[in-house]
Amino acid sequence: MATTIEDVAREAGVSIATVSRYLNGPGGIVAAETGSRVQAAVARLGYVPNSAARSLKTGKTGLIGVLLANIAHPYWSTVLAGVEEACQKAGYGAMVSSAADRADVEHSYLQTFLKQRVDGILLNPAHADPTTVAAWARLRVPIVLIDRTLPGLPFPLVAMDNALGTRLAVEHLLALSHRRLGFVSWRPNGLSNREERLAGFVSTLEDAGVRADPGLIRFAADGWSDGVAQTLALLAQPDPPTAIVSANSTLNLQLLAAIKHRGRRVPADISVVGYDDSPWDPLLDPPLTTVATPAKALGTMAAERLIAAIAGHDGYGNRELRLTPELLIRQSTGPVRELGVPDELRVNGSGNRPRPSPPTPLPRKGEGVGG
Amino acid sequence: MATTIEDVAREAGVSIATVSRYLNGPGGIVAAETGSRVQAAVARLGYVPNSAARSLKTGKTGLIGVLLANIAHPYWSTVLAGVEEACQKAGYGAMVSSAADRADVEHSYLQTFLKQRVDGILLNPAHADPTTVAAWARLRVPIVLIDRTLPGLPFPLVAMDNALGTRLAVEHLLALSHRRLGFVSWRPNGLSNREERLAGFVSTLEDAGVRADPGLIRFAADGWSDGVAQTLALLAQPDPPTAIVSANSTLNLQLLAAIKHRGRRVPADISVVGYDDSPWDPLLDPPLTTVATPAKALGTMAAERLIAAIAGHDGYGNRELRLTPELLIRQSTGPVRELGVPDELRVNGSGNRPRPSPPTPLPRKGEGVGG
DNA sequence: TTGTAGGCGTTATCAA
DNA sequence: TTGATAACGCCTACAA
Repeated sequence: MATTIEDVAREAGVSIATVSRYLNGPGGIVAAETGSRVQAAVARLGYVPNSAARSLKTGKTGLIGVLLANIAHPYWSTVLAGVEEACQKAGYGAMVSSAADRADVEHSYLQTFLKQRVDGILLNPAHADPTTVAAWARLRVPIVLIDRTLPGLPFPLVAMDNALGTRLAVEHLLALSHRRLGFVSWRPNGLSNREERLAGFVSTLEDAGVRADPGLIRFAADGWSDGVAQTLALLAQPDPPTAIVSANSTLNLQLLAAIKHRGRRVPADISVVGYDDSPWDPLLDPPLTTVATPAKALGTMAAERLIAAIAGHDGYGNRELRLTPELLIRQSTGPVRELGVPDELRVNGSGNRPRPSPPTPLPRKGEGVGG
Repeated sequence: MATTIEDVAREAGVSIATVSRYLNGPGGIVAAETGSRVQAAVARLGYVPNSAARSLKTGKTGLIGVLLANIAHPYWSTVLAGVEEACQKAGYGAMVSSAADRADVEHSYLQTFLKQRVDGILLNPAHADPTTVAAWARLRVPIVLIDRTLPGLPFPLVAMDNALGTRLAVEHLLALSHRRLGFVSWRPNGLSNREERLAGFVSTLEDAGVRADPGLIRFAADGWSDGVAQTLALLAQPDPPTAIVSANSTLNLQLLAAIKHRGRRVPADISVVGYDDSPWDPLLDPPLTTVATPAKALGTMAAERLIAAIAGHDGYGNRELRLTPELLIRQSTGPVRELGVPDELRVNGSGNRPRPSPPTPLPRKGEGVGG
C-alpha cells in the first residue's frame, strides 16, 4: 500500500491534521519549523495524497471528462492539445473518451464519467438521437459543448463561427468572378457545425444574388473515400462548377484527388477552397487556399470555460462562444477563366497544354510535433 | 449531493449491504425478489456508485493514465482510438495527457496520475533525460511503454517493428535497382523508434552490399517545415539519390513538397517511400507507396497488455511485443532510370517533357471518421 | 439470505 | 499553532 498521511505524520512527529493543513492550507497557517519537518517527511517517504479519499471528503475530483464523437480524426489531436494545456494550467486532469460515433458507446462513457464523479464534462455530441439528448439534458454536472451542438441541448457552446467560414470561402471565390460554386460537405445529420457551414455557403451566394444550384451541393459519407466519389459526380455534371468549397479537412484531400483524377488542374481549370488549415495544407499541390480554424484555441477556450463554470465563475450563462476563422489565400484559387465551357471544347486550345508549373513555395513554419 | 447507496437502501427497504451485494456480487447472491426491488430503486433514483468511495475501499480506481510525448500529431488519434476501444471493453477509463515534448509537463502529469491512483500507466516517453528515466524506473505502478522506449526503462514495450519497416522500404527500392537511397528522418534523440528506423535503413543497405552514404541521410527537426529544407538539401547534392525513404508520416508530405519544388517528378525522376500510411496517403499525388503501421492495433494491444498486467495476468514479463508493418506499393516508386545523371543533362531530352499524368486511382475504403 | 459495523485516507470542526 | 475526531460513500467480514 502507498504511504498515507498517517505515515507522514508519524515520520514528522506531528498529527495528521497538521500535515493536511500544511499541504492544503494557505502558507503560514502552520509554524515554519513544523512545516519544514512535514516537508522533509513527505519528501523522504515520497508521499502522494490519495485523491479518492480527498474527493470523498470534498466532493471534488479535479477531473473533467472529455467525450468526443470520434477521436480518430487529426483535427481532434489539435483540439485536445489545447484542452490539455488549459487543464494542466488549472490543475485538472482530463479523462478523454471517444464514442466512435456510436450512441451506445457514448452512453457507456457517460456512465464512466458519472461514476468517477468528474467535476464537469466537455461534450462533442455524436448523435441527434432524441433519447440521448434527453438524457444529457437531465444531467446535473456542468457541461460545455465543444465544436457543435444539437437542438435541445441546454448547455453553453464553444465552437467555430462556421457560417462565417464558408462565407469567407464563397466571398473569396465570388471576388474571383466565380459564379458556379460547388460545395462538398458531410451529411448534415442535424449536427450544428455541418448545418451552419452549409447555411453559410448558401446564404452568401444568395446575398450576392447568385443562385445556389442544389445540384452543385454534394454530401459525402464520413471517411476518406466517399468525398472522392461525390466530387467526381460534381465534375461529371453537364455544367460543372468552376470552383469548389470543401467543408472539412478530411474532404480537402479528397477533392484534390478527384479533380486530378479527372485530369483537371487546380487552379487553372477549377479553384478549390479547403477547410480547417491542417498543418499539411501548405504542403499540398497546389498549396491549399483554406479557411483556417483555431482548433487549439477551441480546446483551450472550451476547457477554460468549463473550469470557470465548475468554479461558479462563468458569467456567460448558456451563451455561445464563437471562434473566428480566417481565410488563408494560397495557390489553389484563381480567377475564373470562362464560364461553363470545358477546356476540351475551346477553339484556342492553349489552355489544355501543360505548362511547367512554378516552383512550389516553401511552407510557413509549423508548430513542433513529436512522434 | 448525489444519491448514495443509503438512499437506495431506504427506497428499496433493505440494508446498504444488500444493495452493495446486488450491485457487485455475482448474480444469485441476493434473492430474486429483493434484487428487483433494489434494481427498481436504483433506476428510480438514478443512482450511480461513487467510485472514489469504492476505490478508497478496494484500492482500485478503474483508471489508467496515458501519457503521450505529444498528442498533437495525427498518428496518435488513431492509436488513442485503439486504446479507447480496449479500455471500454475492459471497463477502464483512460486519463489522456500530452507532455507537449517537455520534461517538466511530463513530470507534472505523472504526479497527477499518482494522485489519482491510476491502476496503470501507458507511457510514450518524451525525453531521454536521465533524471526523468530514473524517476520512472522507481515507480511501483504497472507501466507499459507504447511505441518507443529509452535505455534504462525497465518496462514492457509494445511497439512497431521499426527496423523491419525501413528494411521493407529499402528492399523494395533495391529491387527496383535503386542504389543511391536517401533517408529523411527525425533527429534520433535516443528514442528507440527513431534509432531503429535509422538502423533498419543502414543495415539493409549494408546487407545488400550497398554503401550507405552518410551524406544521403538527413535529420529534420520535429514539425512541418524542416523536412522540406532537409529534402531540398538532399536533392541539391552533386550526386543526389534516385529514391528517398521517409521516416514518418509528418515527413511524407514534406518530401513530396520539396521534390515538387525542385521540379522533379515522382516516380519518374525520383522514387519516394513514405511511412505510416496515414488515411490520406492514397490520396496524394502520386498515391504514396508506404510502410503501413498498425497504429490502432498498437493502442489496443498496449492497453490490453497493461490491463492484463494490472490484473496480474501478464505472462510476458518485460518482453517486447512488436507489431509488423507492411509495405503498400502504390505509385510513388518505380524503377531507377539512370544513375546519377540529372534529367537536364541527358542528350535525349524526352524525359524532361511533361506528359499528361495517368488518372489517379481511387483510394481504398477508409475507416469512418466523424467531424 | 440479510443486516450491523468497522475502516479505507482525507478534510474540517472543535477544543486545547 | 496544534491535536483529536467525526464524517465522506462504499465494501466486506461477521452475526443473525
